[in-house]
Amino acid sequence: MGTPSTTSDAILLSARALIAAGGYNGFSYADIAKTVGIRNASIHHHFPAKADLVRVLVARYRQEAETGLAELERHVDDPAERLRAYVGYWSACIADGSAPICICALLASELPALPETVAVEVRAHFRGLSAWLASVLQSGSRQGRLRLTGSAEAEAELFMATVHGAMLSARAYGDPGAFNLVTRPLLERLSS
Amino acid sequence: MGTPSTTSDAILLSARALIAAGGYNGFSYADIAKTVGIRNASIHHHFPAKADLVRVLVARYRQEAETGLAELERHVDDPAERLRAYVGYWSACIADGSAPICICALLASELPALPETVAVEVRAHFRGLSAWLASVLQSGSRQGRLRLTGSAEAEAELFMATVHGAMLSARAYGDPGAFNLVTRPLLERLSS
DNA sequence: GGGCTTCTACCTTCTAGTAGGCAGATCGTC
DNA sequence: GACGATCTGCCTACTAGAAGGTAGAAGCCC
Repeated sequence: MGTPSTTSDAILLSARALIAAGGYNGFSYADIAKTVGIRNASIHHHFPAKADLVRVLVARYRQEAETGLAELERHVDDPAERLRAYVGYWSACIADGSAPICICALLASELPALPETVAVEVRAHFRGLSAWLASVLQSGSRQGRLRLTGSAEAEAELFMATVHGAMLSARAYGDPGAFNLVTRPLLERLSS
Repeated sequence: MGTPSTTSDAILLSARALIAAGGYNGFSYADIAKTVGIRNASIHHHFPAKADLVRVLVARYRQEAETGLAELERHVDDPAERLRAYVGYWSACIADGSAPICICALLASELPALPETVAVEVRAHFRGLSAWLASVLQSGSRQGRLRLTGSAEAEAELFMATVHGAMLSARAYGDPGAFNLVTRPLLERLSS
């Protein structure tokens, strides 16, 4: 996520930061125009409507997440370590403020108010993340490196929900440490 | 939460439902006016600004929560049962759609975009709920009815975050059962 | 020239919020 | 008990500004 190479990228990057701050209805085309340094109308050339912009944004976000998790699987073997790496990634993002919350978790909270095309993408993220976590937990259990108490799928839902809740707590308390306070015992229970 | 007795109550009730659907920026005075059956300007008579309306709304929400938890303590003795009752309350609210999500959890997600007066109330809710959970966990641990792995405070944060995350998942999946899928093992781990 | 990209200029609708008035309830006061 | 005065709740009518979005021209690169 370095310097955007195209105007379209710059728009998406700006919108992502704005959504992370205040959700779908928390930003306007004017806000983006200001930060990107273009005119309001120019955004419509790249994204006809706001729903299009956010849909593409979330789709790209999902793709990045997928790529990141695949990358993580290539570099880390131990399933327990994979979970730690995933949580550690978010811990770092929250601590340095680069991504203070998962935008899909945020958008999920206001799901009934979202355009359907965006809602579809948000739901897909939840399903995708849950499936990845389940596969990691499953293989960890098979290898005897992770101790599950329920099915891998149920444990995955529990894990994902806890991480999302930890993001909310960190934001509510204004303290990145709150995220770790919640996720550390979550990881320890599975490992020990 | 029956029929509102005053217009002011009706406004607050309508606003609560609208916030639960789309957050702080997800509703307008016009939306409230439509459902309550009054004119836009009349709302300003009761609440000068939007921030005032939502601040009062959240303050009342917190008070109701406090009252509800106190009531729960009077009727239920066993700490484990208290936790089950708390989770069960939300499970029912989500299932029947009367309160599909905790509005403070929702507002926390868009905290940076909230008026400071509202943000203060939201933070207070997190602190209050966490403190209550910690006290229940503490007494449950003392009585040997709950098995804690960390401090009561840390377990309380974990518990609260998981419940909030479960609300997000239920909303994302459009399935109230997702809330139970996450919270059941959460309760079981503490009880067994 | 053709195709992008961005611009200016504009539109419509919605936003929170204001000003002032009007009907009815509640006053103390004579 | 009649009187005005004040208060309350809601109204109509309005404002300025912001919202998302459109039309069409200008600049620019191949």
